[in-house]
Amino acid sequence: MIKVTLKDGSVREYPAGTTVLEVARSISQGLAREALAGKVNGKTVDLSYPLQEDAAVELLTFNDEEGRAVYRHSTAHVLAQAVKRLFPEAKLAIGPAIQDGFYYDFDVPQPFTPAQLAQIEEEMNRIIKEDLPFKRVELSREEALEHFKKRGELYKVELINDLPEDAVISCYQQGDFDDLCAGPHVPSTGRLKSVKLMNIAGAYWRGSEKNKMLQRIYGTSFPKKAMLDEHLFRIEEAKRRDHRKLGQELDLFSIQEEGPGFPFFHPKGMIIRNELENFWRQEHKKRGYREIRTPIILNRSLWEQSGHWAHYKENMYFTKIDDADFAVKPMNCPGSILVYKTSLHSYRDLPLRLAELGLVHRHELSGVLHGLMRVRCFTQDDAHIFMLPGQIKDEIIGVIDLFDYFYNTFGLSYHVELSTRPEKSMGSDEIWEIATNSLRDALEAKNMSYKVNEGDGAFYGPKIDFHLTDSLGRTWQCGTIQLDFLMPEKFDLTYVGEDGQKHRPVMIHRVVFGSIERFIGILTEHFAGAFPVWLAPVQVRVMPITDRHHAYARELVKKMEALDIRVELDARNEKINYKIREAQTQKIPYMLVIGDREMEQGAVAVRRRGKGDTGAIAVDEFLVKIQEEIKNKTIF
RNA sequence: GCCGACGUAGCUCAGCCGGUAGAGCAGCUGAUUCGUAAUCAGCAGGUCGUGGGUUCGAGUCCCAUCGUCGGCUCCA
Repeated sequence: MIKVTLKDGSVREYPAGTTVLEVARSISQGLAREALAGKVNGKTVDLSYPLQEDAAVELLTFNDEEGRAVYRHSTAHVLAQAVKRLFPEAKLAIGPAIQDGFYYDFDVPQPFTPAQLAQIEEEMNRIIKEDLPFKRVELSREEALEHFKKRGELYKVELINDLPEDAVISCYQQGDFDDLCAGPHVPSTGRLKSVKLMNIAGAYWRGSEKNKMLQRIYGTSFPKKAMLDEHLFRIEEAKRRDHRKLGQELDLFSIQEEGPGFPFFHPKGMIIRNELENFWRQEHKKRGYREIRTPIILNRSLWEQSGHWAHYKENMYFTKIDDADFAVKPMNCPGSILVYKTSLHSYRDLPLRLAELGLVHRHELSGVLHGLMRVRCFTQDDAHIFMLPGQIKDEIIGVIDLFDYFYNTFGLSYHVELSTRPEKSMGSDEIWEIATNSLRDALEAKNMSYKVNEGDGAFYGPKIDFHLTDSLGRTWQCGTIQLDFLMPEKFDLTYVGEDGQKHRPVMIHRVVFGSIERFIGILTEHFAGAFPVWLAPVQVRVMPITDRHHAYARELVKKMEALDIRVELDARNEKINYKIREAQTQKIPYMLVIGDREMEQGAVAVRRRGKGDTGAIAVDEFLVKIQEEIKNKTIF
C-alpha cells in the first residue's frame, strides 16, 4: 500500500499502481468526471499515471490554470491532427496552450484561408466525436529522431536535438496521429467540447525574423458551450471598448495617413489630457518635484555620451542643422542631466526631483503601431530624482506612495514586479546589491507583495514595474521606477558632500502614467468611454424642451460656465428623446432637461448617465453636487 | 520590417461574371414646439487610398506604393 496526501491535507491509502484517475474516483464520481489531469509531487501527469510510491496528489480540473492549459494543449493536438488529415503536406512546429486558448504553428506552402479554417474546425469536431484516447509513449532520443525524420517533420527533429541530455522524450498518440509532446493530456479527444478557431497569423519559427514564417492558427476551447459564449462575449466587449473606435466616436483623437503613429488630439481629447496633466502637476508639486522642459532635438555628442547613439540608434530619428548631426530625443534623461549640471549641488540640496512632461519620438516598426497604445511619439510623465545613496529607500517609498495614489484615483488595481540584475550589466556587485536591497526594502516597508523577475532589470540598474488591471481584467504596464548608477557616471555628475569633496549621486528614473497617450487609451477602454465627471470632455448638457425654455437654459449655462463646469446647450429644434439619445451615446455624465416645471421652480431635471432620470432638484443643489464630484474625482 | 486580410460620401456599409456609384446615419433647408434613447419632407455630398498597366470600357482584373487591421516564443 502507498500513502497519498491530497490537496486538503488528508491522507489515503491505495495499492501501488493505482492511477490518478482511480484516486479521483475514490474521492467522488463528480471529481472523476471533471478531472483533466493530475499533479503528483508538483509535476503534472496524465490521469492514467500509476502511483508507485507515497506521493502528494492533486487533481486538475478546468477551474485550475494548469488544468485549463492541459485542456487547451490537448485541443491543440486535435487541431494538428485535423490539419494533417486535410493537408498531409503540412509540417508541424509547436502548439502550446496560451492565456485564453492555444495555437499551433504549421509550415504549409500556402497560407490558410478563412474557409479552410472552418473546414479544419469541422474536422476537429469529427475527431472529438471519434473520442480517440491520448496514449503516451516514451522513447529514446534515437528512436524519436528516426521517427520524425522518417516523416519529414524537420521542426520536431530540431526540437528533439535541442532537448537537454537527460530529458525524457515522449510522444502522444491519438488515432492516426502522434506528436512529440511532454504532456500531460486529457484521457481522450471526447473530453473536449466547445472548440473554436479564432484567427490565422504569420509567426516566425521560434519567434525570430531570421527564420521561416509559419502559419499560426489560434483557437480556444471550453468544456461548456456557455463558457465559450461568455469568452466570445468578452472579446466583443473588448471590441466595443476599443479606444480607437471610441476615440473616433467621441471625437477625442485621430491618426492620419500623413502621420502614421503620430496621433492628433482633438479638442475633446485635449480636455482629458489637460485634466490628467493638471492633476499630475498638482500632485508632483505637493511632493516636492520641480518641473522642467528640455528640447526635443539635441546634438549628436550628447547621445554619444549617454550611450543612446551606440545602443538605441535603431529607434531614433535624426536630422542635420548647419551640417551638424542632431537627434530627436527618444528619452528625457540626458536633457534632465544637462539641467542638473548647470549648477553645483550640495548634499543639502538633494534629493533633487526634476519632473518633465517630455515628448519623445521612437521609431517603432510599422507593423506594431496600435492606436494610442503603440505610437511613434508620446509624452512621458517623466521625473529624475538625483539623490545621495542613503536616500534611495525613502525616495522609492515616496514614489510608490505617489503611484498608489494615482492608480487609486482611477479605480485601477495593480501588482508589482521587481527586476534584478541581468547578466549583461554595468557597475559593481556591491552597488547592485545596495540598489536591489533598497528597492526590496521599500516594497517591504510598504508591505507590498511583489513578483521577482530575476535578471530582468535594465543594464544600468534594477527596477520596479507597476502592472495595472483594467475593468476587463487585462493588465497594462504603466509605472516604472528604475535605479540608475550608470548615467551619473557617464555624465560625471557630482554633488559636494559634508566633507567638501565631490561625490557621485544616484538617479531614479520614473513614470507614473508611462505615456500620457497610452494612459488615455487605457482609461478609455477601462471606462468604456464613460469618463468620470472630472475627466469628461463635456460634463453637462442642458436640453430645453421647447423654444420658450431657451432663455432659462442659457442663464443656467452661463452660471455653470462661470464655475468652470464644461457645459453645452442643446438648443436644436429636436424632440427631447432625440437630444437624450445623442447625449447618452456621447456618454455625457449629466443631462439636464428643462421644461415648464423646472422653469417655474428654479430647478433642473437631472438625468444621469447610466442611471436614467433621477428627478428634479434645485439648481444650486445640483451645482454643489457636481462641483463636489469634480473636486473629489468621483468614479461612477 | 515580415505574413495575411482590408481601403467606396464625415461615419457604418452595399456594389453580381468588368458596362460609367448606392443606402442608412451625420450635414444643410423647410415644416413640426414636443417631458427622458431616433418627428417628417426635401437638398447636397464620392478623381472608389495613390501611381501605373490590361481592356473599346476598371470601384471590380494585374503590378507597384501608402495606410489600416490581426499576428510575429505565454516555447515539445
